[in-house]
Amino acid sequence: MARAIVERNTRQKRAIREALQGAGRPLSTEEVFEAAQREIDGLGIATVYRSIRSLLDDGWLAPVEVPGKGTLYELAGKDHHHHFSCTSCHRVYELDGCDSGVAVRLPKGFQASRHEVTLYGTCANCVPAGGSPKRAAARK
Amino acid sequence: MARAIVERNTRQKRAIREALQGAGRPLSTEEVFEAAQREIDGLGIATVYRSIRSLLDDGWLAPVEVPGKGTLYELAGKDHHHHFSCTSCHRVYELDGCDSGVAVRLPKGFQASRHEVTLYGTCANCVPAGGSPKRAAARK
DNA sequence: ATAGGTGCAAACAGTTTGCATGTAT
DNA sequence: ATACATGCAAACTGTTTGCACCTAT
Repeated sequence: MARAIVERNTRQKRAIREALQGAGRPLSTEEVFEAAQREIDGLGIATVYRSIRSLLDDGWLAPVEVPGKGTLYELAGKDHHHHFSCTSCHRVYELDGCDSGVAVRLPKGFQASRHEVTLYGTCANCVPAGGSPKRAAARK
Repeated sequence: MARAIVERNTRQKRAIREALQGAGRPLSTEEVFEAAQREIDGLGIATVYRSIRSLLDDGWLAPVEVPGKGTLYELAGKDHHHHFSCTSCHRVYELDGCDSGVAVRLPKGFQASRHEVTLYGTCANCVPAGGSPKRAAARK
């Protein structure tokens, strides 16, 4: 009888999981790499790609497709929610709640099964108290 | 006095414009290339990338970011609308109308300036009269 | 005639894969 | 001890750029 394939608990995968958990917002592969690299010296980008993939397969991570930013990743199992993409600091935040209505007329014969909503604007860090955006670290 | 830079009306750019106009839905660079190539023999992909970029600069084209499909392009100047991505044939359609409400609570200090809504499901071609999707040409 | 446009190939950037080595189990 | 995981480099894919030639003006 074949032994079950066991996923190993390695330093690098642990660091990658912690980066995602600690962020509180969806991260790009690049951001995960940078965060995990601070913990693990010599970490390779390929390991990040592979780990993210396996975490997705495990159902521990969920992909978030944000228009214009490629695929980001957040912890799986959250309630239905959408995202906010700050056009100033380029961070993506989670928003909770959603008027599950999304009143868009569908042409006859079309059936929608899910929807994706992304808001764009400036986040609280970038637009302090009514002023114009403070020149926030324009990360990359 | 410097002479104004004039954009030339070449066969290839004309074919590219016609592909976009005739489609009636947003196209990917690849789709534009395929369509235009049917008209212009020997058309190079670089020309498509360059032409799309110049049409964007001219304000003749607008980019459409559809999560999971990269950037598509549609004619500019349309009314506010959103998109439908068919998970069966992978085509993207325009939907008209939008409940400009989009009732998502924003955290304090966040300011939204625009939003993007994408619906996913099966289009009329792929789900005929209440049945299960007819195995539509699963284009790539 | 001239300057912008085109095709081709090389250059790039992001992601994946093969392989020898490392390391949880 | 064994088999999965890692790091590195090569391979790929999608997009951009340099350059000699072409062509709308």
